[in-house]
Amino acid sequence: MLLDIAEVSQRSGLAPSALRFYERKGLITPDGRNGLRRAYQAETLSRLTLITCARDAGFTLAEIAAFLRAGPSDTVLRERMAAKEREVSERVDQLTRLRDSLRHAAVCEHDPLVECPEFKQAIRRAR
Amino acid sequence: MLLDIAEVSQRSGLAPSALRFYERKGLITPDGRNGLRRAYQAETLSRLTLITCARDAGFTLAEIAAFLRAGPSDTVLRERMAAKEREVSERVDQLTRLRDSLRHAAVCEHDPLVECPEFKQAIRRAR
DNA sequence: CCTTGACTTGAACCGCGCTTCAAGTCGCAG
DNA sequence: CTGCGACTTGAAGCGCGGTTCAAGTCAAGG
Repeated sequence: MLLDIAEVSQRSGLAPSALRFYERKGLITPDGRNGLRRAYQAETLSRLTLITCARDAGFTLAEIAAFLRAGPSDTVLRERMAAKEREVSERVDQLTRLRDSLRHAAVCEHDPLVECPEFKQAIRRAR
Repeated sequence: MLLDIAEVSQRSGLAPSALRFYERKGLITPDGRNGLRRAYQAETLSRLTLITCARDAGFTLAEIAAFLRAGPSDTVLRERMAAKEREVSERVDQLTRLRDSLRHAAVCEHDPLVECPEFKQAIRRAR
């Protein structure tokens, strides 16, 4: 039971052009063809979920492709995951501090906001 | 006491080309010129700190320019800050979930990792 | 005066992640 | 057989955030 590109597009929320683009980048492969038309395995959908998730996480498509190509027992893969985990952690901390600055900014009374000492300090912390 | 572009570049960590680029985008303005050379107020440095911080936070340069142009008592500004705060919060949550997935991935024993049920589930949660 | 070297400009180029377009090829309905 | 419409391709284009380049200008020092 293979899916055509329109169906994969609809279910994954990715444009057909994006799917072809991902194929060029080595992220996905159609299982076969009906004439010229790509036919995808259902499994491709979960692969795409993984891809969009990783992409949203700030992985580049090239990084994701490398992950997906990585063989089993790949210690390099694990190491890269761990490295990315550290990166993401740092980003979370940074964004959390920034969120706090914004939260304060939205309610503070200083006028120009840029002069608010709390805001200024928050910005410095958020760096 | 005005600073020239090399000094601002060095202290801000931004390339001169980036400073000129920001000028074209309306983010900064030199206070004057020495001949052709830009002369910046010291204040520009804190403005740049604010800019890089906001940029790191995921604001586009266009958004930042709009913020900086916003007048005092600007309720629109506050509203945009609040909106961005919500955006950033969401992103923090999402990245936090992702970080947890990666954290697990780095230590889990499944081989291909993609088959790990915990990982799969974490991905679904992270969406 | 002439060189040196840091600046100036506008325009071109880059990588990323796609989208859009023109031109061509299918399968199916009538 | 003849459309029609949904797919195919490669190439070009786009928005973002810059960098790089060639050509020009200027101030200071020898």
